[in-house]
Formats: sequence, structure tokens, C-alpha cells
Amino acid sequence: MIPGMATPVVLGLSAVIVAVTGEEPRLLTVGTSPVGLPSGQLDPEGDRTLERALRRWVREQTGIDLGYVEQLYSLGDRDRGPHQGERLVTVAYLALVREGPVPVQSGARWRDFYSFFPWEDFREGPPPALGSAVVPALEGWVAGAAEGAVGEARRERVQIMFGRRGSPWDVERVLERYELLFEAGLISEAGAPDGPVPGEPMALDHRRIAAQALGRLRGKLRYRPVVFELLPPTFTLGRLQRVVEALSGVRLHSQNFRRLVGKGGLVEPTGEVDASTGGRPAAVYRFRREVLRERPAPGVGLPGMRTSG
Amino acid sequence: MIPGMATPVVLGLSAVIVAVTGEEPRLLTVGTSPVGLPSGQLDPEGDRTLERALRRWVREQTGIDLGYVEQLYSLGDRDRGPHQGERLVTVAYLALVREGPVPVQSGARWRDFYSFFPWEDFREGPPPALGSAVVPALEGWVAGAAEGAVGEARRERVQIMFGRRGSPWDVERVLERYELLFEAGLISEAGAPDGPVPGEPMALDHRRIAAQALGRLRGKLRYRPVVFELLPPTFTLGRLQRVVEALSGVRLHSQNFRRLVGKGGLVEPTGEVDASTGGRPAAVYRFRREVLRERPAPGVGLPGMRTSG
DNA sequence: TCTCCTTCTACTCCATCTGAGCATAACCCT
DNA sequence: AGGGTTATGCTCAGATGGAGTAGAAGGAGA
Repeated sequence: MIPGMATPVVLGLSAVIVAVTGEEPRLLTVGTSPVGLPSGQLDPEGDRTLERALRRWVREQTGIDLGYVEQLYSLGDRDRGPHQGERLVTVAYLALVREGPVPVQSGARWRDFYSFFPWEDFREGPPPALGSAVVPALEGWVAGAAEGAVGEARRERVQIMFGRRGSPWDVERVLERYELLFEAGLISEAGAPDGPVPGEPMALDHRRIAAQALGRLRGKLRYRPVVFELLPPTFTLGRLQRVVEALSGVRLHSQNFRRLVGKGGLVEPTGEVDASTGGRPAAVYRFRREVLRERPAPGVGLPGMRTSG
Repeated sequence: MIPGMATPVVLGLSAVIVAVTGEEPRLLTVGTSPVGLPSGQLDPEGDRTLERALRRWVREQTGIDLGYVEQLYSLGDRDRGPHQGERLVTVAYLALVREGPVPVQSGARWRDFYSFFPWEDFREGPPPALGSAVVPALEGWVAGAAEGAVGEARRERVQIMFGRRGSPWDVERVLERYELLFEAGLISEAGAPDGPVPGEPMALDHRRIAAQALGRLRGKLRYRPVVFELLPPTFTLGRLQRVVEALSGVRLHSQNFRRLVGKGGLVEPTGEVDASTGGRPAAVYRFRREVLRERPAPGVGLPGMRTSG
């Protein structure tokens, strides 16, 4: 940095690119040890919009042309950039792509999303990491509070975010859980060696961004038909359900699920059947666009959370 | 701009500051003809976080110390800044404050939120501006499409966003309606004289930011107890209801509303009564914090929008 | 071929939630 | 005292969501 000149602002762009392969949610990463999110920076003269700049960078780094893209959040804390003498403000995006186009060159790689957040996957019951590592570590943090009031506040936050003592587990609070773990010193950002809590690290604050993306995506499933961005044009209801389960991290009652999306007008049968599913051949469906005209908030509806009340 | 030097990025911050006075939702504005949102820019060296920078600017411009603040969106299109030779990227925030502290000095002023979006207020039935100006103008735009496919797409968007032909009116789609009006050329940004559609203009793209804020706030009412940020610590249910109505722009069934917030555990009676409401004295309530532990998404629940389905 | 296993699909049951209306209470004003 | 206004309690029907039972239709293996 030139002395006497103001610190320049650098506008960074990062993308959380999600796909679902089979039953697994995937996250596109670049680099190694630690991995990171595809990222670049705005060309203040060349890029007409932030989103275009993001698409350009992702194409260059991974060879993928993004479809559905949505802005997530902007991060601008003073100490978060890798370089001195500049202020890095990053606009993070969530992107959804269909499975398949595994990038080859460029070192970009699909990774299991839950390898970064093992405590978020309840599909096979409570994650082992939760009871064996996360909860004990959090309890230690609560007990470690000097004053009573601080301890009580910590206890309440743990209870709410991690569903202890009868509080429900809210699948959408991914970011809040991550931040709580971070605040408790149980997770180290910026690729430092793991704390007591398991999960792969990521570069800079990328893991935090990924956590926010997962939470947002889980929430959006509920009231916008975003799942279909991750699926081919036609699919079976079983496949649709497995994608929703992969993202939400919980199992769904399949009879109710099919009633929900069918009667709800979200999908319609194409008339074909797919016999490759194992048991009885499944009817093939497609997304029913007209639902957008009929219902204000068409989504798939996750369990345990009525509208309000 | 110095030739040969890269265009610098300037990071702007803007705040949509909302209060409710009596029955009216208010927006804090600065300047005149057109008015604008309180705004400033990041000091890359001095401001530790974006949010702190925002609070600093708002305090300087309006004398208000913000309480609840939440990030809305970042805007960075190339042509949006007022100055040549720099790239203005703005991070917009939504802030909620309690009624009362009307700023005096500094030219900041509270204004009726709906003076900028007259078509969004359904409390007294469909807004006159909607049927007399907005819909006819939109129909002209639809009819003006050259090709059939384009016209059909326009018609569908109008139907969905403005609840025509049996589609429901979704109170949360404030931004999408605004963008549709803008795209149709019915609204002029940057304080140009009004188009065919009524509503006060604002500086730059501030009106768009305000539209997004209102939509976000309406949505958030449903699943987070944000209303209480706008109310004193204790209040009557009638007052609570009027605040929700002011923001959502629709009337609620008061018996059901009281059942919802009461049985839902959102509020609890203090034991006092308030006889100043006109008719029968009303019981005074307070927000019940414990609800955060009990329910994943505590909110007030607006009509016409079940969870999913 | 027959049996078992798997997945897909159709229904039923029931608790809860939501929307709407009826009725009453308790204050003010004229 | 009567009428107007706001507050509050209660009922009822229809919609919604969670959970279970049962049968259909394929494949794998005995």
C-alpha cells in the first residue's frame, strides 16, 4: 500500500454452488488444504453487474455456467481479508445446478456438503458427532462461563439452537449453530486445525458462508420451488423426495410427501414410468409451472414447523 | 479520475429505517425533491464492520441510534452511482425503531411509507390507485408486446404479482411488483417526474431498496417476533394488531389474531389495563421471550398463506 | 416357479390449525 | 339511559399435517 493513500476497497465475490448427486448434497470447492469456495473479484470497469461478475469467475475457475443464482449476504469485517492494505468486502451467492457436470480441469471438485457440517445431517437419526462431540463441547462452554447470568444466556442459546431440553431442532438455523460453535471456540476458521468439533475446515470465512447458504436453501425449499433447479426436467417422486431430504437433512414420510406435492399442484405426471428404481416402477413427473399462478408460496414443506401461530 | 488508474470501488451503505406511529408505517428519509434514504460510505480503515459503519452514518445524519438492524441486499450495477469514475456498491440495511424519536435537526423526516407505494396498502380495501392507474397501465404494457409469446409472459407475470384473474395477492412480493412496474416503464427511478403510476419518487434506486425492505419485513413478521422492535415493552393487543396491519397492509380478524398470539405463547398479560383505547379497557401485554425456546418460527402469521402444501 | 424384499401408491384416521361469525363485556359520550 | 366503540370469549366447519394400514408391481434368489 502506498503511504498516504486511502486503503482501497476490493469487492470480492464468492459462490456456494450446490448440487445433489443421488442421495448426497454436494458443494463445489476449489483448491486444497483447506478447500475454498469459487471466488473472484469485481472488475469495476468491465463487469456490468455483480451477478455477471460472479458468473464470469465461476466459469473461469470451474468451467460451469451457473443457472439459478441468488444473493446471500455481504461480509465486510476489517480483519477478514487475506491481504494487508486493502479492505475486502465480499458478496456471497448461492447457486443451484443439476447433478452431472463434474468439472474436470481446474481443480474444482464436488464434495459432500455434510463433511463440513456433520452435525446437520439427521437423515439416519441424530448425527453421531452431535452427541459425542458437539454437545459435550458446548456444555463445557456453558459451564465455563464465570458469572451466572452469562452462563444462563449461553445455556439458553445452546438450548434454542441445538434443540436441547425439549426445544425443537430447527433445520434452518444452520448459520446460527455455526456461529455459536465458532463463538464458543469449538471451530476454527481459516483452515486452522480442527477444534473439538468435527468437520472439514475451509479457507477464510468460507465455511461460514456455506453454512449460511445451507440454512437459506433449507428455508427456501419451504416456500419456493427451488428443488427443481437441482433435478432434471422429469423425475420420480422418490427422487424428488430424496433430494429434499438430502438438503433438509431429515427424513420425510413418503406417503404424505407425495400427497403434499401432488395435491398441492406442484408436480404433474408425464404418463411415463421409470422401472429403474428397484421396487415397483415409479410414475414420472414434471414440475407444474402453473402452480406459481395459483399459490403464493409453493414449496415442499418440511416437518415440524407450521406457518406461525 | 486519474487516467491510467483503475476505477476505485466505493462501498456505500443505506438504511431503510422503519417505525410505526399510531396506525401508519413510517420511513425515515433525508433530503428533499427527491427524498432519499440515510446513506454514507464505508471508511475502509476506520469502520470495523459494515454494520458499525451504517450505525455511525445514521447517527450522524439523523441523530438516531439504531437498535434492530438486518442486512437486506447489495446493489452494484455499473450505472447506478451518482459519480463517474468510481464504482458504487451499496449494502442496504433494514432497521426497526420504536415510534417517538422524531428527529429534529438535520432535515431527516418521517414519511408515510405508503406514500411511496400507494398500491401496497389494502387496509381499506383495494387501493384506489391500483384499479384506476396501476392495473390499466400494466394492461397497456401487456397489450403492447409485439409477439404473442412475450405478451403471454407479461400477462402471466402481471397475474402472479398483482393477483389478477383469481391469483392471490401476496403481500410479501413488494419488490417483485415494484420491479415489474419499473420494467414496464411505469415508474421512473432517480427522482424523475412520475410515470402513470402514482407514488412519491426517491433518489437513485432508493425506492427499490425501500420496496425490498417492506417485502422482507412483511415476510419476517410471519416467522420472527420482529414486531416487538417497533413497540414499547408493554402494549395492548389492539395496538399490536394495528402495527402488524400497518406493515402487512391488510386487515386481520381481531378475534383470531388475539387467539394466535395468546395461545401461541408470543405474549403474556402484565395484569395492567389500559383504559385509553376508546371502548372497553384493554389488557396490557408484554412479549414473552420464552417462546424462542419453544417454537422454531414464532411470528404473527399473516392470512392467505399456509405453510406450503 | 414361488417367495421374499423393495419401492411405489392409495386410503383412512385424527389432532390441530385457520377462517369466520355470534355474543358479551366494559368503557365513553350525548 | 341509550348508542357507539373497542375488547374479549366461544363455537363451528373446513383445511392441513402427521402417522399408520394395505395393496400393487417390480426384481432377486431359492
